[in-house]
Amino acid sequence: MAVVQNKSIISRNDNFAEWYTSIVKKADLIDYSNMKGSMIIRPYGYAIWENIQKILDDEFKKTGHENVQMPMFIPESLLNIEKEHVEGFAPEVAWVTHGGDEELEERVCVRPTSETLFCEHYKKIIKSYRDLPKLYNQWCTIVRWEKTTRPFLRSREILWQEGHTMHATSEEAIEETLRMLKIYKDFQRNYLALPVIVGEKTDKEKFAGAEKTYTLEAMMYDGVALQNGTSHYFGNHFAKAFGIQFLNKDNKLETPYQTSWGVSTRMIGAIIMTHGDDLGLVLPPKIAPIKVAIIPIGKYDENSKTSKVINELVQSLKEKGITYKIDDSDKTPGYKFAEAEVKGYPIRIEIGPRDLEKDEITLVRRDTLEKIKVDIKSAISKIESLLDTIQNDMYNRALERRNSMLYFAKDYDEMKKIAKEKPGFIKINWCGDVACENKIKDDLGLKSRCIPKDDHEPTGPCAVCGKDAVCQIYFGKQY
RNA sequence: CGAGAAGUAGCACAGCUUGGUAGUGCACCUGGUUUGGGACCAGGGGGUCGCAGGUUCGAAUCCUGUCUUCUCGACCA
Repeated sequence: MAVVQNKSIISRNDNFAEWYTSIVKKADLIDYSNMKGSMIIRPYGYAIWENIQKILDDEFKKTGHENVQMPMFIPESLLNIEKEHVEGFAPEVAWVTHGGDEELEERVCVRPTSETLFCEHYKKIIKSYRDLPKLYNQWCTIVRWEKTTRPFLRSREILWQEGHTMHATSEEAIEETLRMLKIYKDFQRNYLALPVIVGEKTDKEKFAGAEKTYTLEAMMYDGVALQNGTSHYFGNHFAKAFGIQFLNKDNKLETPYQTSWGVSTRMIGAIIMTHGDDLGLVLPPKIAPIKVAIIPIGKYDENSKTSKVINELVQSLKEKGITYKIDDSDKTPGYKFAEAEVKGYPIRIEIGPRDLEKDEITLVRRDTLEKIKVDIKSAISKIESLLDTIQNDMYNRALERRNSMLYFAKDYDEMKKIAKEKPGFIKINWCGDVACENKIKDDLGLKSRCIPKDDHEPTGPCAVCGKDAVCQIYFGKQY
């Protein structure tokens, strides 16, 4: 069939960045506000976020977490308590200096993240080993004064979720860090159809104040990395700085161990940049607010066969819990098809006289644009299985493309050559020295992505300096 | 934050050089004809030209500042 390119969307192969921003607008996910870096999330975009929230919130609750809401302001003295933390965030903190016309005695920042707030609270409520663990999460917005902003990927006001937990032992805290990392990974794999490389950040790239930072690194269609979530193990750095202590069973004072973990609406950006195409958005069925678009063709009224078939179909969709939308506007079919494609509805159903003569309807996959004629009676079961097929196929295609842009470089010459010629991630053996990491950044503009959790044993000397390597590590460009 | 570009109706743009009644297409509203890849006819509604100053009898147009957006860099747990 002839694929008509959407007239108003620039091709993703011509200019990926512009393609992205146009999709975000054309699919009506966001609108810009008058405030740089603060986007208005429109109903369709917010519906995707609500689906993400529902699924993750369930997972959090299942694993024993409770939701809380912390203040959005942090007094400067509170932010300053943990030294590494404040130094890491200082350049991008927004300060409130006035209340009305009066200058504040102490300025307060708008939370860039809430570790300090949670610590201050935990200090008050943790007294005994019986108070542990404390497993809190909050859904909120945070503010980071970014210079370059892009919808969903890098905004000044960020809609996210941050979990903060306290544990009696480091083992428990590490276990928690990895548990949440796995929940994120499975969620992105199973719902967002995103393959991610899970691993540990280097000292240079880890969270300010963390002992270990684990990350989920996704690769976008253009080979550029997107850090799609993090889970941190803090040891007891913060707890010590804040003086959080509890009495153990032996009546001895101990300092608890802490974690934090978060994902944001950036994941929506990842969905767009992984699955989208020149016709618009392509949403994985499991996260799509509307899974099926029903498009009647030709004139019809209440008593027509078209109406009857639509009513029956809608009844079945409701029973199966499959969300749908009927486009019964008086636009032409071509317009409706294009609209459904921009919005990325996983399946489009065309119902017109030609099909109905044969007691058929037409299903169109958004991901492949394949048209499938199906008998009306078996339509609902076909739709169900097709949604699963689309979900799986989208993951597999993304995985295949991602894998095709993973490289291994045994030495620096090879690394330079790949970096220059091919987008994607480059894996090397690394000695663990930040000097080599910095050299790669300066020479090639690549930052370390992560030391992968699996398959990180060194296979040769450091690709940069030639000394003994301690691990394998990925490098790549990032959004 | 640096270099470049842009901002005029919901969207895409013209008008600016050479100052003098605010335009076009799509979208929207009404009526009708249509309907398997972005329909057609007729009628209609909608804009303090991003914002603020300045020059001028008069500014969308010239000047200054500022905000927002885009692209590329720098920065970025």
